[in-house]
Amino acid sequence: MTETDKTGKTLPREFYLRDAREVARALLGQELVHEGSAGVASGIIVETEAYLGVVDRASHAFGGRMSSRTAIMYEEGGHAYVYLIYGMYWCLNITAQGVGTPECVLIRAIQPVTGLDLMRRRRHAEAGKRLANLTNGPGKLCLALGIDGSVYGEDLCGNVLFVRERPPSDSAEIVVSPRVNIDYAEEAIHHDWRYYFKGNPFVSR
DNA sequence: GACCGGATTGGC
DNA sequence: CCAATCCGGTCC
Repeated sequence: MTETDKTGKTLPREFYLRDAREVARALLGQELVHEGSAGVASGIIVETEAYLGVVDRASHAFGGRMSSRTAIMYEEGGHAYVYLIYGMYWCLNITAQGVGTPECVLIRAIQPVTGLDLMRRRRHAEAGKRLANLTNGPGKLCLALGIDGSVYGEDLCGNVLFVRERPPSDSAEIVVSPRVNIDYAEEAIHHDWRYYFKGNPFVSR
């Protein structure tokens, strides 16, 4: 490893201070890590979606909506925006852009790396079950990583929840497509703001 | 204060 | 295909 090689380092603040679409793309292939009280669990990010704040009808911050839930999106990028969906699953977003620009990236799927047993226990998954089923969805990966409302607002530049830089893959091809399950979002339905690795078995659905 | 519906998942 | 399950958003 050379002095200029940042591989293995935690992604710095400036990584997140730009357009959520760029962040969503650049997060693919990086390692999401959660060091909880029960232990460490991590995985390679293989699927993301960008939410473009006030102008994006699919975003919780559309039209400048401000609440205790969306507040963290208005802070500096690189923080965890975690929310409960359907009353039972948590979703993890990483905020982007600077103060006052409420963009974020939904982490939709990861490929398990560290803490396989811990993740299986949290998901109540049998060892023989298909590994890909462990973390191939936003609700599933939060359960596996032990991410819930208590992580809301966590600084990704800290040592509890962060993203570790990995060497770029020369073979991974990125596919863009419309985002999943936003039928209510009218004109925003058709934006290709979902990103994933082509053919990767850990991508959702 | 009431009501509606969801950035999901797993079971039938 | 559809229920689970609770909270934010909206409107009264």
